[in-house]
Amino acid sequence: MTVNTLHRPTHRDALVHLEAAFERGDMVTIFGRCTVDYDGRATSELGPGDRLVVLKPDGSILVHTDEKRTPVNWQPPGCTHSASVRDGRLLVRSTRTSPDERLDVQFERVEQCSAYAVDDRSDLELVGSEEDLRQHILSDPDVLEAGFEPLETERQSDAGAIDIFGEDADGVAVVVELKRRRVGPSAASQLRRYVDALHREFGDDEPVRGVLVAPSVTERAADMLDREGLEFVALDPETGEPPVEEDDGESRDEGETADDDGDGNRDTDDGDGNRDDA
Amino acid sequence: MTVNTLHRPTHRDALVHLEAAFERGDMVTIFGRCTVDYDGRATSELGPGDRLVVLKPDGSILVHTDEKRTPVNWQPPGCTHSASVRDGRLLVRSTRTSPDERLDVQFERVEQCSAYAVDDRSDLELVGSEEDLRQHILSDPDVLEAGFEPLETERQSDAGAIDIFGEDADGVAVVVELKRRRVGPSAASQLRRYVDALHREFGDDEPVRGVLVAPSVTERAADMLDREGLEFVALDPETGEPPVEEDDGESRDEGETADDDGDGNRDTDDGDGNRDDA
DNA sequence: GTCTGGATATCGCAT
DNA sequence: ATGCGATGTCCAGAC
Repeated sequence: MTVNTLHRPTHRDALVHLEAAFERGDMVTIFGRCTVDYDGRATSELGPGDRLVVLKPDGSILVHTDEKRTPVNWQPPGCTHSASVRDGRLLVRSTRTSPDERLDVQFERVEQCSAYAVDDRSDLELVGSEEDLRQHILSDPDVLEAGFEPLETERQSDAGAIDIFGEDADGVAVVVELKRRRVGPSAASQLRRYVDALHREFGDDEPVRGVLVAPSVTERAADMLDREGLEFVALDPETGEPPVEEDDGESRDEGETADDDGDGNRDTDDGDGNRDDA
Repeated sequence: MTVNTLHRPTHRDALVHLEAAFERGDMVTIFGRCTVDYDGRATSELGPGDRLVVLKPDGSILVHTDEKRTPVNWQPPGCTHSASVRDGRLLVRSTRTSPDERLDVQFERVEQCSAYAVDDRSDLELVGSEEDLRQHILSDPDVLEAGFEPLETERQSDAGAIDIFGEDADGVAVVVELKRRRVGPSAASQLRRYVDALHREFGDDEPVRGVLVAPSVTERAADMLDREGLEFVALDPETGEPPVEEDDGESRDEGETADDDGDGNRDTDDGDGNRDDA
């Protein structure tokens, strides 16, 4: 873990520094006044301003302003870094093919340029993903519904892989689609695609249930599930249990008969909006 | 555009430096050996390793290893940064409410700590978005289909906003869904939701066409469009014209020989799969 | 390579 | 605030 830093270097000095860092496989940051040009899947231009540029030895590059989590420009891993001096400017270029893309950062002034030797062997351990939710259901299928029996995960269908395929207490086929967050219409559509695929596979005589599992559901999605004859079960991905309700107060006894009362499940929510297609 | 940098500072010196930088509204980078704990929408732990931490004055924080474009840990804008020294470690903490989240970065050693005064007034100009594709179609509706007449953009329906609503040469209602990239099954589902919504709105007697516009389409999505009676039109978001074809092999006679260089087509598209629900 | 779908997605806009 | 959808999404896994 060493750092090699130049302050207000000449472009030539920065260039030498950069090329040595690329050679060593260091991670690099450059801070200075620059413009940015991107051409690839789309095309963008960014006028002069102060930005922090990060170059990683895996070929990724990030251009960060002082706002937002998302870089204003970037390239993903696999690109080739290069640097040069032209017309009194330091040009840092990142290119790749397939797709053909080019990112140019032109510095009129470099305030600081650092090269970092990185040693990092630790892997991130993360809890609370959709995969965790799946494990909860597989280890205790009754949380989904009494008598539910998982038969296969990632079961292939014409419409793609089904998260959990199983059958209910009556032996009816059940498609289970899992989401770690509050779900919107797109999740309902996704479930519908899978149920449709199994109908095509099994024939229309065979009943197929579709169950969407998530901590909560938006009203529009709940309406759609109703119309399409699909079901919703509220489970928290971290605990594998029904989320803590807040208001509601009508925790009736249970029984969960056919629920048609209209509303069904509350909104609870995890405090975040829902994602969607795309 | 000034930079203030400490090399191998004591935790106490780093702390003073950080607090002054927060006060000034500077952007900050810290490089050193650290562990990271996150608890919020999910929960994660990251063991010791060398990382580059970026703190922005808008409240976002990024923890970058030497790989990937995506930070290994982060918080979005709106969080509150704080720093302290405990048990011989420098703790950098980012918290927010709604959702309740906390990110702790504990440095056992700080190799470098820099504060940047950023001046950036330029805005990114980007070409090739879905919005550009829409403008192409609105300014020349015939590229979609001869006689097509756009009537409304962002038209509201029970299922959400329809990109372009219009009618064809026969006066039949047309729902147009735009995508800047190659489309998969989720885009077909999205279009279907909108068409269904208009059927509910107009009644089943009224015909409603659904047209998906994108540079290309996957086979599974094309099959689904077929089954659902939906249509596809290939247009490039940058040019607003049909994408250059490559192979398809059966370039019959048709003219457009022109540049025959031979190859002709690769697969169009930008080399990435499609996005999807979720 | 393409296809498919998850993500602590982030972000912007409308409600 | 929540809902909803775009993104140069990125990314992993499957084929």
